[in-house]
Amino acid sequence: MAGRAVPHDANEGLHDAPLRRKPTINDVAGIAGVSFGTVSRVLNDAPDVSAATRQRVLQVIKDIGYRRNRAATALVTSRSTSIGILSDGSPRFGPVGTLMALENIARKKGYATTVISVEQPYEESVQDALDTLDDTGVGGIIVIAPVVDMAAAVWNATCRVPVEMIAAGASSTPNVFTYSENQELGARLATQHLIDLGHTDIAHFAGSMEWFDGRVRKRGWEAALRDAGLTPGLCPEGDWSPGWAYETALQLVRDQKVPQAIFAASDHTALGLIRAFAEHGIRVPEDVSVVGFDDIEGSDYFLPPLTTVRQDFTALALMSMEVLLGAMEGRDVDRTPIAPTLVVRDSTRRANSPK
Amino acid sequence: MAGRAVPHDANEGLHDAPLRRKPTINDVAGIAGVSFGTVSRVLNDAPDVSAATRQRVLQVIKDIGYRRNRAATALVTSRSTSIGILSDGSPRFGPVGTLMALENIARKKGYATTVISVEQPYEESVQDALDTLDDTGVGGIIVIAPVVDMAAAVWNATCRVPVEMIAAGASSTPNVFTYSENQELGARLATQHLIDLGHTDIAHFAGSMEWFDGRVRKRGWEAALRDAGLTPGLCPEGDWSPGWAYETALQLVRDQKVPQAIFAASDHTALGLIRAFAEHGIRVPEDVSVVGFDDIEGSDYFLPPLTTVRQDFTALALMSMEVLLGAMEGRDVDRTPIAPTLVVRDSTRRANSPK
DNA sequence: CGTATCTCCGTAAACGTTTACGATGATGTC
DNA sequence: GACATCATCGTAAACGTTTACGGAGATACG
Repeated sequence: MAGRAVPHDANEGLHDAPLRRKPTINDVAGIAGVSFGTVSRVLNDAPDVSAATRQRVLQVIKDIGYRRNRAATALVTSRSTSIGILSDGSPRFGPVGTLMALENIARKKGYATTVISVEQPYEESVQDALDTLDDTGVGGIIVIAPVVDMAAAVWNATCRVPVEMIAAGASSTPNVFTYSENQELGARLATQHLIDLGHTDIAHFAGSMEWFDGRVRKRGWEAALRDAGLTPGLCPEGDWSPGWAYETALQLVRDQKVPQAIFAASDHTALGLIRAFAEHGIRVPEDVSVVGFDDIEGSDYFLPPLTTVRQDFTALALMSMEVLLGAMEGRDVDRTPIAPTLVVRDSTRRANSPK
Repeated sequence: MAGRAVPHDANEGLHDAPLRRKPTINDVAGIAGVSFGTVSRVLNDAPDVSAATRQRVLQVIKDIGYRRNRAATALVTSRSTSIGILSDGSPRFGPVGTLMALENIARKKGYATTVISVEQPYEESVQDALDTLDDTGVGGIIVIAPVVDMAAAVWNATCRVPVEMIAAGASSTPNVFTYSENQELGARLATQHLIDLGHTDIAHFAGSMEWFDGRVRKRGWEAALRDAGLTPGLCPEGDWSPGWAYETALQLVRDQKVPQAIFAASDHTALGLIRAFAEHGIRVPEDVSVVGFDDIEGSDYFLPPLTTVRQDFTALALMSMEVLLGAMEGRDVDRTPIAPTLVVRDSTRRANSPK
């Protein structure tokens, strides 16, 4: 515990104004020839300070490069300018996409973000992470909860500051707001597209049922089929991985049960199953139409370019930040979910239309 | 400035111990029947406190759910338990991978991370972000600088706390340490693999020259070729996108200049060029061998499964965290870069070996 | 000219810790 | 039995802010 001991000196040889010790409000006051109270007032845009004095103080602040000490401010005001993000550690497309978007939005709104990721078992780690986040003085927390176990842990947790959860298709509870993209709609869009193309035997390569995304996408597929008076086809449940899809598709061709059309729960899933088909001369889209979900980078250059559904993470992040800020400030905001869009490419085609 | 006004009460109806106001060190002291000084001592594992007292205090802390106020601690010690991460906003594979890994490692080491991302123009935004990070009380900063403009901004910036940059192939300066994966080695590995397969006409679909990664991968390719006595083949420079690679490859087949083998600067690049070839009946690997870079999820299920080079982001994160912590504590640490590995799959094969 | 009002500014206390120092009682030593 | 030593604990000051309050001039009004 030797304290901070930067080799030599962190400021050595820099070209800018030397700032060995961080200047304080008192330094500013001294130079400007006013009391620290006055400086505090100009810092907080408070009234009761003459224009001339304000100018002078501002100038000094700029000159000596003064910056407010956030710890001190946080200590006395117990309010903060940062928001916490809790995520699972998974590097999967959805979570990472929202994470990045969230950070971007927060920054644009003047909030810093501190992110913590948790891993199994969630029961302890989630509460712990929430507390840690609270400690750092965040004003609110957004948790990205793709898997239902994690969401459950959040529901059971306790937190002083407002918590908002991004979990597709989960519902809000008194203490945690929920927000999400309307992925069920996305799934319906995908399935409807297949139906519109004249397919009747439409299978679903589902994602993990431990994920909200897996659940609602499957639900959307079923609903669309039901609404169209069709009976759901095969629905193997996997883990999002191309490997699983590959093996499963292989089994299908062995069993001669390859469907007319497949709605894959993710682009990665689609990738795996397309390869399995390709290896056995089953062509996409000539022999089977497939649509994915996610629109990952490169999916437009798959063989064939993939029809898929795209989520708008930026909009999602924007909205959920709005919701959280609303909760933090006690106002109510609109909470209609974001709608994903279908992007049609070459992996789907009309049923029974010989080339 | 209405202060925090959570609707109703954030703690309402929760099952856990009610914690309307956060308990302080004084509350603990009161209940335990000691002075706050003693509590502080047990908090910091200081000596001069009897085992019995320590036990009692610990118990009270657990009972009332006391947690140290970080702002207060930071204020008085001016040392912190969080590290800042500065990243560009790009959602590309490399940056995101390191970001996630960094967060994981930091958490395991007991540090919170606050991340800020910047965008063009870097000159101002970088200094600004560095300052903001400093304000939040981070003990050190790791910047993920994939593009050289951003790195330049960091070099020109000023910061009180130690700054470390993750930038492939860039060198350290007095005020900013640099660390990275040895991507040049990765590129050599890829190229050497092609050479070992008997190819002599080896092209490189380069990444962006505005990225360190693009530069060093190209450099590695050239170096490997030179060392083998071969002359470098074509080297179009792109932007990492499948789209660019697709168009460029198309041009190559039109010009009848398709090389024997291609080292693509990224898997996404490989994806685009493979599609262009596929559309014109040029088979991979039969007609042309291609190796990628990144080992993105799904690259093992491309058509064909892609030979590529994998970076170890976890190791990278671990090492760079080690370096930063070292700088923060004034000790010196080993700084040999991480070595990527080649993973051979089906997109490469021996030259001139008719099927 | 006295007093009330207003503008501007200074001052003290508080936020929740850590750290240095001093106080107390018990224990040991001669 | 006196004194030094030690273990244990309490106390005060400090960290850099914000906030509430009070005071000094200046201006207005009767």
